[in-house]
Amino acid sequence: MATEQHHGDGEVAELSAILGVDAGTLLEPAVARAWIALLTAYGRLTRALSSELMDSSGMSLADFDVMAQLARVEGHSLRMTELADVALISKSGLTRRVDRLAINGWVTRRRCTEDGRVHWATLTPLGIKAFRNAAPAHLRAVAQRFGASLPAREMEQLTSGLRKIAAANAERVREGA
Amino acid sequence: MATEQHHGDGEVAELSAILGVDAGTLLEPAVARAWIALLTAYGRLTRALSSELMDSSGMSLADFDVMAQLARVEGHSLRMTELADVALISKSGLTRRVDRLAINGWVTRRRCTEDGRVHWATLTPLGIKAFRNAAPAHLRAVAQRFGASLPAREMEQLTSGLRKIAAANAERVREGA
DNA sequence: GGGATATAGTTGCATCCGCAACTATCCCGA
DNA sequence: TCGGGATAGTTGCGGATGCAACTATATCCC
Repeated sequence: MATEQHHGDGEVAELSAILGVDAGTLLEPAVARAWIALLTAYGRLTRALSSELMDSSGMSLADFDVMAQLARVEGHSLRMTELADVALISKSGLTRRVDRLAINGWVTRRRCTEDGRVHWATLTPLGIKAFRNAAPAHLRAVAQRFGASLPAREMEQLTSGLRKIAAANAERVREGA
Repeated sequence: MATEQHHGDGEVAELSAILGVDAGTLLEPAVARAWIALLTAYGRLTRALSSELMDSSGMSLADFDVMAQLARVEGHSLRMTELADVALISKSGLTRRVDRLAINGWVTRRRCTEDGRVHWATLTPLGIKAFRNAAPAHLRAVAQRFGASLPAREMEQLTSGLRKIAAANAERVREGA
């Protein structure tokens, strides 16, 4: 479903022939185009931004994400589960990511004294320095590759649309009509 | 940068304190919100769709993508490089993906007689059957999770915006002003 | 108090990915 | 015809992911 702009009529017909029904009845063409555009835009952006960030700071996009989440909050600390949540990765993924960040000396993990199950991940001074060093170039890259592609009005529309989609897919699967 | 809607002013201030400059000068807040919305929407959609597809058809999202690309074209065949291109994955990734699809009997790989460097990946009758079996549920899931989230007008705007972003990031890095 | 249950986090395992290096093939010019 | 260079594809390798199972801790209820 990641096709770009080459959507000839013959191809749609070909697809419908395989499916045994008109492809449009299963997924409206306009929705299909939007879905392909989402996959394409996301893929190109993350690929470019990730390699630029790695080159300039030796940090993966996921590393940056996690550190940015910690940088945002007071005390620069979050519980593991909460951090996994906001960074959009699995708990196991976060465990290992924090392992690596800890090896770099960018983050520490310490057990909560009040609830022994909980562990707090905290940005270290060294981590803050690394983040401060990496952030400007990365944020500017986002501004250039993503922000500069659209005028303000369209950017707002994009945000609005994407938020509705995210909201409709929050949490668990819901029974559709 | 994947934060959801909880963007308290205190958090922005906290971030600016770390960066040593107002975060807004590096990345406009409106752009930051859009970027976060994109990451969130993409993450939730692909996670949900991928697990649904795996459950219903034992096929990964990437498998489906590749097979859909082959299904779309006449002869149900594409050259490896071209297929990697439209499926948005690396050449090495495609090599191994086609390996797996071939093990399932869904795709064959055959050397081009005219140019020995070229290999054609072709959907087999069994692969067509598997795709026909998997597609309706998946396309309906896309329609429901993605399509049903937005009215037609906004879907068009979304497509337009995403395409501009994709176009601005086509191919190689370009020198920004 | 003590065991059933729930929650937080980690680990085993299988999988998947991309980059860089490598092989195979083709093409072009001398 | 031969050698250099371009192109297509594969493989070695290191790294990252998620799910399910597991450990550790807390809580609830009798």
